[in-house]
Amino acid sequence: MSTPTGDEFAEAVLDIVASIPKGRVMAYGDVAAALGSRAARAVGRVMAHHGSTVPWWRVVRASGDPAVGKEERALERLRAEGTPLIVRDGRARVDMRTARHRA
DNA sequence: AAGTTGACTTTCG
DNA sequence: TCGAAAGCCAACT
Repeated sequence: MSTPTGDEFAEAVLDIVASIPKGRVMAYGDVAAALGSRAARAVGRVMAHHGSTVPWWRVVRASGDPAVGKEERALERLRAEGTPLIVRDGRARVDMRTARHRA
């Protein structure tokens, strides 16, 4: 097959994000690692364009904080999903100790 | 073709 | 705990 449209990377990212079980989350770097790459930023870019087609709220930063500009929406979704959250310094974030999903 | 940007990560101070 | 800098990959200009 020789028609790499370039969406190959995006498709892979979306596939992995869609495979994240409910109540769990993955960091951008973890998704990239699952692809065999370190393109955490590229993953974020894909999510910004196609994120609406996948449970984007299950993808958070390595620090446990949700994506920038969508923190409120993400936390609301995560809490509704039963994702283990933790409050630190008055800031709610995902408890990566237990919520981090392994591909 | 080269430089900039981005829903990132990690290390140092 | 916070801030800044370097490293990383893909897309856009």
